[in-house]
Amino acid sequence: MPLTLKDIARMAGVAESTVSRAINNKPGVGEETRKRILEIVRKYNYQPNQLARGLAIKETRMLALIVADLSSADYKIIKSIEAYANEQGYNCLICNTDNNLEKEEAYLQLLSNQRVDGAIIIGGELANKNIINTALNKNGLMVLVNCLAEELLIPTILVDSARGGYLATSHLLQQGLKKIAIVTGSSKDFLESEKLAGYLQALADHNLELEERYILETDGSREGGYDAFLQLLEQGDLPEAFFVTRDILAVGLIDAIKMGGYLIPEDFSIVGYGESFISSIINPSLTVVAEPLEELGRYAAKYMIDLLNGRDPEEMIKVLEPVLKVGESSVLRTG
Amino acid sequence: MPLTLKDIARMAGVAESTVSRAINNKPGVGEETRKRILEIVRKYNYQPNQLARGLAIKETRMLALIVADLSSADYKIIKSIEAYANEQGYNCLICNTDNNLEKEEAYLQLLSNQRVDGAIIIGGELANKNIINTALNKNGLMVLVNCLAEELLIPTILVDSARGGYLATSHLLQQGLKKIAIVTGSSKDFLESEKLAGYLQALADHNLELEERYILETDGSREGGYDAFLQLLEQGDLPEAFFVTRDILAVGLIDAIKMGGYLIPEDFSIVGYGESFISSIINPSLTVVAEPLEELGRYAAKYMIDLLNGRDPEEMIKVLEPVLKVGESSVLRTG
DNA sequence: TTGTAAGCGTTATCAC
DNA sequence: GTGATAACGCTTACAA
Repeated sequence: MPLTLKDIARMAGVAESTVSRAINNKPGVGEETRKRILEIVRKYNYQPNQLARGLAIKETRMLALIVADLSSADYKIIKSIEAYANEQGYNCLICNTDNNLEKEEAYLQLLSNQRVDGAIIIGGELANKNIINTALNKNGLMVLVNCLAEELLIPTILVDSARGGYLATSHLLQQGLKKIAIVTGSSKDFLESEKLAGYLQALADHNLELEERYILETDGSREGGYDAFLQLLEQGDLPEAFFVTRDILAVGLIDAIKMGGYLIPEDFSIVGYGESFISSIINPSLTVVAEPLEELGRYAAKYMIDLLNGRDPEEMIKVLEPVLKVGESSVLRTG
Repeated sequence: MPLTLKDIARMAGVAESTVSRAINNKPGVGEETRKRILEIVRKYNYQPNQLARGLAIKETRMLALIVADLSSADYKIIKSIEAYANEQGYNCLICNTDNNLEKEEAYLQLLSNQRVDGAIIIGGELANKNIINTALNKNGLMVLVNCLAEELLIPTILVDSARGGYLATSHLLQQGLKKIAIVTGSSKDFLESEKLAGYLQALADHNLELEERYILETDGSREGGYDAFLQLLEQGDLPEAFFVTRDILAVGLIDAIKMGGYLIPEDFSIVGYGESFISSIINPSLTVVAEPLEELGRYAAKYMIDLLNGRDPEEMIKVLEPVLKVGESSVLRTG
């Protein structure tokens, strides 16, 4: 079994407390003694038992990253959080809930269990408020990313999805296009409804009437995107452009468009959402609303560390701005 | 601060040990007392401190999943491992090394630190053997998935990549194609070289000569795939089919092929590797060698739990068989 | 069946 | 500057 503090102390001929002070760079150890101790520590590659340490100082230096769907593009956020957290001496436990509230609940217990010092919840629908509340009441610290808990006072980092919807739609309008359809995921999803709101606002600002039939709510899947186009085909009244609020939806929609023998952007201009690997693969390259994922993660980690250090985050709700990245799917080649 | 065992004991009017026995379903507690205790536990939603528990019983019930690249398709393996592990009462710490040996090293320290009971290493090149060794010597348990540590005796789960290469190539040969190129990643990667070996074996079994110019080693990137095709174009001697050993490579290759105005599968048949989301998006749908990722994960988790329980895994090296999934990219539509 | 007490490997509060 | 010693919250012999 591994060496303990006691072993090191015996070898160095000092008390455990002295060793503890030495390895934690605390004052109150003679230069000589410190050197001697550290030498032994190095020689035997002693590693303090973090469980015992955690028990004594009441912290685990572990963060839970609770993410709704590991397979989504959220890993960019995760990477960014991890980088900052590691820098500050924290490790991240990535918890995949599979959009399953029970699993989320189970993971939040880690917080109550004190197995992690804090939890960052990324995307997805939020678990039962009661559970969150009990976790919080036990001094569990929480930060939200791209999701909202109404009523509860939890630091939150969001990308302004309404702004994203506005940018996407305005861009299409600026191309002189007027008949713009929107293909969204579930309107129950807060972020999706925000994107729709942005779309509507852009139309309104351009004095265009809302055409109900151009608002296509789907289940957010690839098939959903495919079917959306078919539905329009049946109705017989095709738009000139599409704003698609999810990359997977875009894949399906574009499949359907190509299947119908139409060209992009000649027949339909398209703007997607999220600068994912998927959208980069699509041909022609997709114009997208890009979210500052790296920044999102950095803020989330920063806010969490602030909380852990007893500081208040600079804002309770931090809203970041998305940016339009123009690709080939929305702009007609001139000449 | 949260309730402790002591609090519960006081409330129930019994000793701490009794409470401990009660909540751990251990024998030696009267039916009455047990009920009374559990009632209180439920009422106050008491959660045992896992740090203290871990310290006492010397286990953390945490597994580290060390993965070379979070953004790859490995999350299917991860999900599968997680599912099995959770079932057995373990949580998984997902550690993303970004193909960075230093980070891998840092994460392996978690093992020596006893912050996790075991580590499952998924893909990627393996860290310095010394580090692995010290981790192992400290009773750190390890299981390898889709990577190899020569010399060291570590339980390993592999997919037979040579078999995969063989399946892919044979499939193309069976279509009557003879000039088959292979586009691979780095030959330093064990799995990549295995795929190449399978390709060569298939050619040999069909009495075809090896054409050096049809073996294209790349850096495994999208651009690598793109450039591979350009290189062949320059040489002027185009093959009839491609076996591409990575999905990202396939994306680039197909881009280049389409850019050249060629059709798939009319001009070139293509077989890819790995049933990823990417390959499902590619148009036409890609014929691929599919790996049993779910099974891979289940075995990995099972082997790890076996180790944790002091049992020997059923085999030191478990080799799983890949399967060919035929799509549209390799078969000419007849009629 | 239940309680007592020692121990897990640290840190922290005191004395000295 | 250094060393006992009591926490931290739990498990587990061993006693009763």
